[in-house]
Amino acid sequence: MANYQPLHDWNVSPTEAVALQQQLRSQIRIEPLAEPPKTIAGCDISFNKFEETVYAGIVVLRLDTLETIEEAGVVSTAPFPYIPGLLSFREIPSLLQAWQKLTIEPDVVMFDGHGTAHPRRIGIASHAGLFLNRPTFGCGKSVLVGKYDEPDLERGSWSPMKHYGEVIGAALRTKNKVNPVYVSPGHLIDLETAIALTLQCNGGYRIPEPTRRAHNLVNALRRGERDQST
DNA sequence: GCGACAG
DNA sequence: ATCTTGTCGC
Repeated sequence: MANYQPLHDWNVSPTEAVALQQQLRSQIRIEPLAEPPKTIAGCDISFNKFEETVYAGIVVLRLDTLETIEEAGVVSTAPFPYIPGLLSFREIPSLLQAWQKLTIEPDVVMFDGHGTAHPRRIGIASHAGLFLNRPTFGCGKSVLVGKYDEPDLERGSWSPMKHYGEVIGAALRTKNKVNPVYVSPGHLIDLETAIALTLQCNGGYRIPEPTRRAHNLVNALRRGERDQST
């Protein structure tokens, strides 16, 4: 069972959530990877509109072949509503439950959302990185904060996202002539490495494989097409 | 005060 | 995020 550090309670109000982010942000470390990763995990949650039940899942793949080597899913309940800037308080609790079911401890974890590309520099990828105490980064489909110049249309090109003069992430083209994805470091990794890993997880789609497979997993779970054991 | 606003 | 069919473009 993969474990994590329970740094704080998740049963908080929006105001307390912001205070926690302000308190935790100083612990985030943006730096090169300590070790070359061999495995990477993708995370996602799904739910039915107007319902409180959430389906969370994590898929672990080998970085060299992109082969799926483990999956874990859980059916839980969201303790927090979706509020821009506070996504982690809605998604991380159930993702931690799925994390506990893993037998493999992924070397790096990709999140569907942002890391430092956040108003307080602590998006879901950074926040989860502190709990998991391992490299994490975000790869979102849209912007929360920050401005950027449109990168060239070919796969691999990117341009920095800036917020109040700081580079907080990158708009990265993962496929020719399709909208970019937004990559930002979460914890224990740097932007350049997060970009390289995103490109390495290419499966021919705009969305990188870890996130894409996690998305498929949780949707299948929600539709009752599979159990949550595997 | 007004508009923006990850999933 | 979710609700949903067809349709425009490479």
